[in-house]
Amino acid sequence: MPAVKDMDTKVKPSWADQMDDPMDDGFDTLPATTEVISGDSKVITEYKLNENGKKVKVIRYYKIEKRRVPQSIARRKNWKKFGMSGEDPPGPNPATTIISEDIFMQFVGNLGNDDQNNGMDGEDDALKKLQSSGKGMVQCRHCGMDHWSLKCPYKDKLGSLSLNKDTPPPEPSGAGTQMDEKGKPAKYVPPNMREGGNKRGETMTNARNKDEANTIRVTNLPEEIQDQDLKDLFGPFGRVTRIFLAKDKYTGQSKGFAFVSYEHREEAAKAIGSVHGYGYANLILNVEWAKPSNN
DNA sequence: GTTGAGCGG
Repeated sequence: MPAVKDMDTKVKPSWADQMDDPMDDGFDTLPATTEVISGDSKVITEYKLNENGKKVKVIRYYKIEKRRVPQSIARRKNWKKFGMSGEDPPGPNPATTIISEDIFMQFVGNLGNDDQNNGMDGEDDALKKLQSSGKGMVQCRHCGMDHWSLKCPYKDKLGSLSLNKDTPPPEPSGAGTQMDEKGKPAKYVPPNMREGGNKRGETMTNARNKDEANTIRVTNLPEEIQDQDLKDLFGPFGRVTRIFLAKDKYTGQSKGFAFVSYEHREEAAKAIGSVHGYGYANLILNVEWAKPSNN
């Protein structure tokens, strides 16, 4: 059909047209699309072939719509940039920033918070609480201080746990109130604190503290040494209650030091006196009192 | 020169 043929000739680009095209670099590829964001506007520059087969540059300007965003999120705009983006101007830098779709996280187990907001608006409050507490993340359930409940120095002195936040934590010094004398149902009292109960709980913790006190550290051990070798080496000085040979958790490679605990401190002292400086497998052993491991 | 693993919250 003549009409179609006519159209065809019209649409086909001529050689001359292509040669004259100032944007033609002689290759088939078009320059990449760029996207520049500055302030609240975005400029997208795109190169493509138009219906005449000519390369055209398309520049599109967008005004970035200001969306209503929670205040706590909006405030992040003022956060100081850091790392590779430390010197970047405001706005995302495509070299270091990937803009993806929204990712929603579900927070489980945060007590006392309504789960309606996904922790979004409350996060500043939580952060503030953390900072203003001025303490570490742990709080003792016995005395409210800055250590784990298990490590509480008063845990044997104090009676039941005071989980009630309204009652202030008992005074560490004057903490003799194990029994409540009033008529109301008595609070739970641990067995070791009950009248007439044996003090097994107490002796347990005493044993723990003693263990720390009666522990020696052995360094400069040959890497091949085994638990059994240590037992043989330190057994003669008294009853050994624990041997810890430090090894790499994953490779099992010995780290060359160990801890040995004795039932009695004198035994540990004897071991130090006897084994310190002792030659063992062409190494001179170092034996000293161990420092408590945590804090 | 070298000071530990584990439990929780």
